[in-house]
Amino acid sequence: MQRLLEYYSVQLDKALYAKDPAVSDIGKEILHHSVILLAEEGLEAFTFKKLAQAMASTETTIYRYFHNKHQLMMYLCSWYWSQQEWKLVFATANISEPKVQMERAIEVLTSKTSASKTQLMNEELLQKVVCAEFGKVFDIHTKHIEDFEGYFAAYHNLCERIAAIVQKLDKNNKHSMAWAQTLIESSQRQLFFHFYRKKMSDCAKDENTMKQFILSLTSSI
Amino acid sequence: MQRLLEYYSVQLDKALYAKDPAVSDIGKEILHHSVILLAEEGLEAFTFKKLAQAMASTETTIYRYFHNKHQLMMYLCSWYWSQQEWKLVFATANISEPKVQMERAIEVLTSKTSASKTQLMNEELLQKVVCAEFGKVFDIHTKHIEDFEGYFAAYHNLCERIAAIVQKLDKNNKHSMAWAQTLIESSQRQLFFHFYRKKMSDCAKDENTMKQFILSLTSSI
DNA sequence: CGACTACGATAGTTTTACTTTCGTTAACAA
DNA sequence: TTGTTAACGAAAGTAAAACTATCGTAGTCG
Repeated sequence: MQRLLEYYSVQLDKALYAKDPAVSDIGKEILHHSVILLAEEGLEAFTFKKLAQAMASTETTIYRYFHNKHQLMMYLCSWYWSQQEWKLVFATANISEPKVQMERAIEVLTSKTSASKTQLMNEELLQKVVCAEFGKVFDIHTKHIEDFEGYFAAYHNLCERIAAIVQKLDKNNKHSMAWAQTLIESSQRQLFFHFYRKKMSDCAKDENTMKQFILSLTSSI
Repeated sequence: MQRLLEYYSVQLDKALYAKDPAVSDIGKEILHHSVILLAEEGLEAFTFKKLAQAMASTETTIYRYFHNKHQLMMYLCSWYWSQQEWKLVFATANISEPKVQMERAIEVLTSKTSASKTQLMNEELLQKVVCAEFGKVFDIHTKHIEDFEGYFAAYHNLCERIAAIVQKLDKNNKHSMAWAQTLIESSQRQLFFHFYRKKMSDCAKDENTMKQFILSLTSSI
């Protein structure tokens, strides 16, 4: 599985970029340095100017790949969600028991990502960035989103995978999407506390504690 | 209870303002118009300049009450959480059965606020603003927060009330705070979908559906 | 009467988030 | 070979945001 994960390719919606960053060297540089800068400074302090300096390029060049920093942020989030989806697919493949599938799914949601140097982004940092900033992208007022569907496609796909497992556990469940959203976002929130505000929660001590808590959420399904 | 709710007073932490807006006419004007403007434009497009124009005052004056718009936003959120806490306190008073207390609590969390003209803010709009923007205030990078405790006190208090009910339902529960956070934020998220993106969820149709879903979350406690 | 407070008016600063134009290089095509 | 196009960099410019600072005035309190 570890090898497989290295070779899968993430294909993201065209709404998420101006020019596909995944197919050029400079595009990859942008992604690489974005994650680092965002992890250091946060979305608000992050600017294309700083990013350009960090990668020894220019603002103009970055604008050719992303219309604005929100789009870039959303690209990174979508990358993360796509990756989570694939991890989930592999982790639940060939498992017949829905209960076990759910356990594996929750393990994916609550596990810290380890830095794999083979990928073009530091995925350990990416996870921290997403769980620190994803709350900000659910914004109805942000003008620059024209294609809302494409913008949230990756997140939506992951939701549907989890919802399908919920559905298997309880054929009559009427709110499997809401369940999926709750499991994902509750995991994200506890990861956030784990990374940045351990004191604010009572289950953010370690991965196993978080996993047990999210698992306990599902015991009524 | 309706009368009591009109007279309770919300006292917010000093970390949430530069000069207490609740005790002067202009301060109240700021709060009143902020909610309207924020509901219309969202936090990003919201500026002190626009606010000043809307209330026929000046930027300078507003800066005397709030150091920046994030502080103002947090003031409004805290106001909302305090109010939710009081609603919860009244709704669960004199009820001995923890199960019923939880039902009442969830009713508070998932109910749409109706506009009461007696208060100094349009609370119907305030609810929409909070559920659209609260995700953005959980930010570790925002510099201008010195007193994190005071900043989140109102939210934290509400969490503790709910956690206490969880604890009554299950004396051995080790993660009552995480449960409380999940119930509150999942309610908020579904309210968000209800107001702005009904299609994105399968339980955002109406208040009752949301209530039933959140209730189903708790059935394993 | 004096002091203090609250607010308004005006102006100025720095930074952000872009946009526009133009020049260079490299690749590839005819 | 020449011509065309694409990709990037350099430089400059713009509008607005997010403050900060100074000063004047009106009312209030003792």
